[in-house]
Amino acid sequence: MPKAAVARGKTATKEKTRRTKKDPNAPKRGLSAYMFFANEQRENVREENPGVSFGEVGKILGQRWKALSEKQRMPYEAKAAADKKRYEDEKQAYNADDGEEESS
DNA sequence: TTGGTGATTGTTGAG
DNA sequence: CTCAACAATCACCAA
Repeated sequence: MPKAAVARGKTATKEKTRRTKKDPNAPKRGLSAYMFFANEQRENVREENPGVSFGEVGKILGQRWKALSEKQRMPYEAKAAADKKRYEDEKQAYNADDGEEESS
């Protein structure tokens, strides 16, 4: 069981935020439920928390995120899953060798 | 087959 | 531009 990193991981992001790139096509996986949720809440949260700098909003968003009921996250998770599918396409083309190399 | 790793994603806000 | 908490993810590759 991956705990070390998965345990909570380095949410602190202290090492490096932008992972490097090693793949030629670098298929960027899909987004995450949080991303979709944040997209909507960010407005609402910031609306109820006027003047709250990212620091607050960030935490508020996070605490709200879980505050929702699993079903409430449904749309977000759904989007996350949908976006993931999108990534499947990239990775698919990524390993696809067809010979379609654009010009060159 | 299984494990764990890394890479990524988006918000705001600012120097 | 990049970072920073906040959260999820989960496909990828190897032995």
